[in-house]
Amino acid sequence: MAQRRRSQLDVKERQMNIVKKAARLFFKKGYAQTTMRDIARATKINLGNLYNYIESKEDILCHIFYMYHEPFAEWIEKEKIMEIEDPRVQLEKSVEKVVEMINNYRKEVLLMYRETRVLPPKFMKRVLATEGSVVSFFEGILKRGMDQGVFKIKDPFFSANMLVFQMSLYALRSWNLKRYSQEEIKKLMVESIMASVLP
Amino acid sequence: MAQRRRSQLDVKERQMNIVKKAARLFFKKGYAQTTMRDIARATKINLGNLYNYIESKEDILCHIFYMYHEPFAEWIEKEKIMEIEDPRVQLEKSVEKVVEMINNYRKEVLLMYRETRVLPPKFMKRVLATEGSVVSFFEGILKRGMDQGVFKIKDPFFSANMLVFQMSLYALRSWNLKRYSQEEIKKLMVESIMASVLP
Amino acid sequence: MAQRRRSQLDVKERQMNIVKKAARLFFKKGYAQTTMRDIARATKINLGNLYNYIESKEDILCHIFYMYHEPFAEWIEKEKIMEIEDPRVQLEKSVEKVVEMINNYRKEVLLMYRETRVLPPKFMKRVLATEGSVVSFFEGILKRGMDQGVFKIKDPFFSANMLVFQMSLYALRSWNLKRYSQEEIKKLMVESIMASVLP
Amino acid sequence: MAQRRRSQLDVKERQMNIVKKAARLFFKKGYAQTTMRDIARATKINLGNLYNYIESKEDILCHIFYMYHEPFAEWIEKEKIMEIEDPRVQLEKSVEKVVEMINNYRKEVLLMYRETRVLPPKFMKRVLATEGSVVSFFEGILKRGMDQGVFKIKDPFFSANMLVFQMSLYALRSWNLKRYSQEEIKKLMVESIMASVLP
DNA sequence: GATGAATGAGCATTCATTCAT
DNA sequence: CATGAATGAATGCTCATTCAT
Repeated sequence: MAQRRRSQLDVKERQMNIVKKAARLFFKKGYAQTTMRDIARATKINLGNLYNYIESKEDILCHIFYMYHEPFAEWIEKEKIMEIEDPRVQLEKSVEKVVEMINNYRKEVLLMYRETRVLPPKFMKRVLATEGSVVSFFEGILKRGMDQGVFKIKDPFFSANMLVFQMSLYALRSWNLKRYSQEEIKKLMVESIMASVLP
Repeated sequence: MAQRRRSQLDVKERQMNIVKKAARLFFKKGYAQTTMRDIARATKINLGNLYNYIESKEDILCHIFYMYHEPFAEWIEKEKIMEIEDPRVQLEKSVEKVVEMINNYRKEVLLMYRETRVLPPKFMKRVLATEGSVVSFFEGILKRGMDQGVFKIKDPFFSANMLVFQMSLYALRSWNLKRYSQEEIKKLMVESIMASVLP
Repeated sequence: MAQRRRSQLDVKERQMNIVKKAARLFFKKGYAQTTMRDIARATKINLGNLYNYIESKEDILCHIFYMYHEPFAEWIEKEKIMEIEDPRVQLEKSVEKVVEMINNYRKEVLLMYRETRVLPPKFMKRVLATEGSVVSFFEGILKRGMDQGVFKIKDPFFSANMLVFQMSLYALRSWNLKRYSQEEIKKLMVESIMASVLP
Repeated sequence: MAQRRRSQLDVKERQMNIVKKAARLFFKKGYAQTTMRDIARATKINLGNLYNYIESKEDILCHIFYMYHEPFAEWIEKEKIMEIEDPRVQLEKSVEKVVEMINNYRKEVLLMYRETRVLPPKFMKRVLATEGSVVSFFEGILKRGMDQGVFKIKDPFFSANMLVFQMSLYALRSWNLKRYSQEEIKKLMVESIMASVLP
């Protein structure tokens, strides 16, 4: 049984390894331009053997998105952000957290922007739904802030969209932001976003 | 010679036609998922004949980026924006113009985000350079505004990056913004961006 | 237009050529054991080019069955056999004709027995339906002969099945019948079948 | 030593099990479409372990044919049919027995018709030889009946071939004979065959 | 310039078989 | 004997590009 448990862990571990290495390749060369042979080479797992750990190339892409969306969706569920009274504190903490997560999952976010259309329809819908729910989450905070008069915005839905989009700045345009450290980025991002909603 | 000139015009015209039709296909299905046969079918130009007008599939992609970057670069050059005295007016007019252009070239902008990595390195550098020059253009305006005390921002380079990025919101996330007309988007975008730099 | 007509003929001709060569290979080695590369080699058509003439490997198999079933189904429709008064003459002529056809399409018949299960469901149903209609055709003759008292059989449906089956003897067991010419086979077959229904 | 004997029995038992389960799969899906993994799953024997009991996939097919041909060949050897005086009784008993056997080994007979060509040449020759000996066995009976004037046939070798072939009707065309029980089939078959040789 | 057949390298995936444990 | 991961050759099929007409 120890054997078995170890073996199962190995399987998960190797899956993770494949998915991460593949993510790096998809990020560098694009999904279509990356071949299963590339992935076999990168993971040093025999091409045929690869298929003992993943189901298909598409499956790998789904796993990548899942790896990024899972903690994201979880965070929205579990975080006690909803209990915070002051919308400004609530927003700032949320933005900080999400920016942090996006910066950590930079590659996955970029992939999401680039390759969502390759996903099987069901999975794609789930991805877009999660994305939409993030927007809704921020829309709620903005609305409450508007009602309390602490935020000055015209259209909370538009602002929420913009706000969520802004947070992926570093993921999509890091090539022009190399002069900043991740910490600096985070600080600038939070300030910039907060400034745009405060009166 | 009349013959020749007409013939050359035809060549340009057909090139344009190919590039435009291909752009639509790349946008809809992705670059890798679009075949040269698809393009031949869409343009009603025989597959073999296609190669009398373009050099390769990659070449088409370069042309698409060129088509979008050309007027962009030209606008930066030619516009008399630089002569405007008040940085606020200068910024607002620029933002309005660029948002308008991005909305018009929505598909191309999305393609750029998705498929830049397929471009040959030389071309890619040129694209990124133009992109960088747009950021610099706005950075200049922001700096002048800061010096005059009409803008309240911390880091003009970061803000310029964010600002340029924000302007592509509609191109990249139109799927979640269907409730707005293009005009509404433009208005909201300009307001939102101006609000974030004014004190 | 002459060009075009010639070209279309060529396409049909080559299709036929591919299907016939493939039939030979399927017959010799079996469907699954024959590769598209084998077929390319046998037809001297480049592997990729092959797919300009046929849709898939399965498609070839369908064409083979079609080539055999088409004249078969046509014969049942068009032949004036139905107008013959005497059931004995009617049966004898029919058996002679069908035996002849089966001997001509020996390979296709053998393939049908071997590889029907590989066909796409729709096509398979059509094949089995035609097969069933041949049995029905002979069942009708046998019934009429029974009513007139010229045939002595117990169960016309069973006899029709047996009779149709017997006719494929040469196709399925030619390896043990090499001592006979096709003409001899035909004669023996007709005699044997007629003998088994006459009183 | 007791150990060893038991162990050897187990080996034979498991071999049998593998071969029978595989036969069922080959029959249902075809030889080429059945994978060793399918067989491992069906037998609940680990894929690698399978190879401790059989040599190869082809080897399994040989065993199946052997399992069917063995009792067949044995029957011909051992049965006291040869001692029966009246060729009509001799033929009727033989036909009844063989029809019974073929109905019992329906699947194997069908497999034989479908997949003989996959067998290694040596094995295939043996299969065809046994098949031939069955024909010879019946040819002998027919000849004696002809000499005694109790059978009325033209060519005993051809008739023997036809007769043996007829007996596999149910194995090869059961899909069109579902309305009959096995017992009915046997009766109809014997009657039909006897009728075709009696004057 | 126009045509569409031809080329051949390349792709994701499968699977019988082997082998270290 | 048992396990299941590993191997690597094949397979059906695609597609950018070329070329003879």
